[in-house]
Order: sequence, then structure tokens, then C-alpha cells
Amino acid sequence: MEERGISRAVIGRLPRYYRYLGELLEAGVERISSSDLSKKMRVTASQIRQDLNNFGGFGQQGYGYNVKYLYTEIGKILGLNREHPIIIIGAGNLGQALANYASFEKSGFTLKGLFDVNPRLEGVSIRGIPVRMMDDLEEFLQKNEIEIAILTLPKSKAIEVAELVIENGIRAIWNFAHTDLNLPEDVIVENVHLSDSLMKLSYNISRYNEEHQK
Amino acid sequence: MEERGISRAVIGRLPRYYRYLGELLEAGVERISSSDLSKKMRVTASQIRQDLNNFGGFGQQGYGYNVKYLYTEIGKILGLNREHPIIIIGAGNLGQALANYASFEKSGFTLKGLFDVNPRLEGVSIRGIPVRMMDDLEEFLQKNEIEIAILTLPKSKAIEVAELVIENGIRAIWNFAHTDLNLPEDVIVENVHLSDSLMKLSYNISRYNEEHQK
DNA sequence: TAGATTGTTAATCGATTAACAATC
DNA sequence: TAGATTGTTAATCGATTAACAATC
Repeated sequence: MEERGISRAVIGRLPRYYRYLGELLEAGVERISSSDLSKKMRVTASQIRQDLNNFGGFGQQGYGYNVKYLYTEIGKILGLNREHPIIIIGAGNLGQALANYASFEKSGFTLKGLFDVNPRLEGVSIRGIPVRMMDDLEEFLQKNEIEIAILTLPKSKAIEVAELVIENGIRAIWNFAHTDLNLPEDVIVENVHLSDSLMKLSYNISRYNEEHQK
Repeated sequence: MEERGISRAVIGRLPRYYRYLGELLEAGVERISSSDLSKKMRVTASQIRQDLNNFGGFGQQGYGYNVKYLYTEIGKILGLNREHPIIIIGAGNLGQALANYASFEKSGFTLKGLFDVNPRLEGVSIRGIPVRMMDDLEEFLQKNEIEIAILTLPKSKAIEVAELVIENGIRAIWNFAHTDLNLPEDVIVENVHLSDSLMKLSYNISRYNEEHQK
């Protein structure tokens, strides 16, 4: 159904569309036109129609888009209709914050395991999932089908742990270590750099200050 | 020095350049050519030169770029040479994770205060900063010059708290609530949506799976 | 000087916007 | 049917890449 060769720019916008449609759905809105959505999201109506049409016609002339249908279809494109078994490696504050973030579950990301080196965390459970020690990781991966490993680890550990999980069948990594992981071609990685986003904020503040003291 | 009208795309790449240059600096590398940097970062050398030239000539023909100088200059462009007093509102796992992230300090973001509604956190300190109760926020903002408020709050609280801090002089917000904040024009906001990044990972997995079962 | 590599212009490519015919 | 709004083509705009003259 979905065509190959959709541009990065379009994909990058889909999650945001999905979120806004989710909000409309919760608010009980049944249908919406590209023009109304564009006002809400501060993008052009043209772009919304163009983006959606990459995947086929989800709307109807003279009517607009059915919110629930569109929400579901974008969910399918993003793969949110399947289950994604995940584990989190590194159960510090960030690991625990992610583990507690229940909305992931709603989108199909189900937490199967939590790992850490810190023996003090042994016995601790988060949302019913016990923190396991790193020594048990390899065996765990062999016994359980896990799709995504979420790494909240210090830079120094991230690379070796990434290699370990890949050896044991993991094909996708969501990386919060403060370094880009450069892994084999067939491993799918998203490197998250919160500090990049903070630096952009800082840049915008600088520009703002410059303009306002002229 | 820096010109107006630099494109978003360029700004978006600066933090990544900055990070890589930081790594080179730590590794003791003194100079680097756009071509070597391009291999390391998997972008074109042309793009690196084009990007940097938006801000003036940082390199030297026949030599390349001095790593330390370039690092410092990009830091200046991003505003990392100034101090940015910050507070974190919401001292749960995510708030604590951010408070503990010491590298922020290195880039000029100094933590001045931590706030939460949860009385159980009263008395808890993170890196020497005590968690204060939300009732004290307004007074605190009036007595201290704070530039950035970091919000790690549930959706339902985010909007009212954002309005409160803005009334008390905050001009920049780094927002981790699961909703976009639409605030007055003169407030600078970065909305962080971790789930967007996870959805992109999910999309990439889907495409990968499609291709490999053909 | 010869070699290397930038700064910068020109060419290409892709993404966004505008416009409108198709159609519900 | 008339009105509304999509799907889609064409026009515009911007960003990336290629090429090379300037210069260290």
C-alpha cells in the first residue's frame, strides 16, 4: 500500500499530524478539512493534502477527512498497529521515566524488560517489570522476542552494549547516549540528543535578544 | 557578526557540528578539513563549507579549520558562551534526569531551582539544589533572574504553569509536556516530543521489514 | 613555488506553495 | 444542483551539490 521513496521531510511530519488528530479524536471531532487542520497546526493546507496523498487518498471532496479514519491510517503507516516489544537498558532516572511513560503502550510499544548494572536496583519493579542485572541480558534476549532496545547509558558503555544486543538479534535501537552510534547498515538507529534541542533554544534566545536591543 | 536570515536547516545542523568538534577537541585533533569532517559525519563537504560560510570565514585555504577555534565560534553562534540560568518544573524521573545531566552546565545552562507539587520531594536535593514546592515558584522568579523554564509536567498542568512563569518574566520554555504549547509570539518555545522520534523508528522498522520479506 | 583546501558562484535537485479541475 | 474541498498538476522557492577561482 505505502509507496517506497517517501521523503524524510514528509515522514518527519507524520507523528505531529498523528498527535493532533489524536487530540481531535479525544475532543470528539468527527471530520476536519485540510484548511482547518492547517490553521490549528500552522502549516499550509496544501502541504497537508500533498503529504497525505503520498500514501493514497484518505479524504473526500467536499467533505474533508474523517478524523478517526485518518488517525488510524497514519498509525498504520507509522507501524503503530503492530506490537513492538521493547526493553530499556539503563534504569536510572531517564530509563525509569521512559518506562513509566504509559502512552508508549497505547502506540504498541510494550515494555518487556528493564536492565541495569546497579545492584541497588535489583528487586525494584516499574509498572510490574523488574529491573534485571546486565548479566542476564544475553539469556533474556535469547528467550524473548524483542524488537527495540532503548539505551539510556553513559557514552562509554553505549557502544559495547549496542554491539551485544545486535549480536543477540536486536534490529532497532533508540539511543539516548550522548554520542551517535554508527552501526551496521541493517540496524535501525534513532539517536536522540536532547542537548541539540536545548542549543536551538539558546540560539533562538540569542537572536531574540539581538533584535530587541536594537 | 552573525547575519539575520540564516535558514532553519542550517541552524538545525549546528549542534551536531558542535558535538563532533567537541569530540575531536577531546581527542586532541588540532585541525580538520571539510572533507575529513564530511566523512566522519556522513554529509557532503560542500554542505559543511556552505553552512559555516553563513557566519563568515572560519577556515583557511590550504589548511582547513582549526578545531578549537571553530568549536568556540559555533558555541558563540549558539549562545553557549553566555550563562543561561534555568529552573526545572516537575522533579519526577525526567526532571531529575535532566537536573543530573551535568553536561548542560558545561554549555552554560546552570540550574538555579527545582520545583514540584509532590510534598514527598520536599527536602530532596539534586546536585545541591533543593526541590521547592510550587507555591514558592512565583516569589522565586521575582527574586531570581531566570532565563529558561524547563517543563516536565503532565499535559493538564503544562499550560497554566507556562502562563504563570511567563507572567513572571520567563521568555524561553523547553517543554516536555506531551502537547505543543502555543504561547504569545514573544515567548520562545521548544516542544520536545520523544514519542515522535520513537514513531519514526517504528516507521523505519516497518519499511525495513517490508523490503526484507520481498 | 606547488599542493591543498577554502570561499563562493552556478547548476541541480527537491520540497513547498498555488491553482484548479475533478468529484463528493 | 450548488458548494465545498479534495487530489493533482504546474509554478515557485529554497536547499544541496558541484565546480573552480582565490589564496594560504
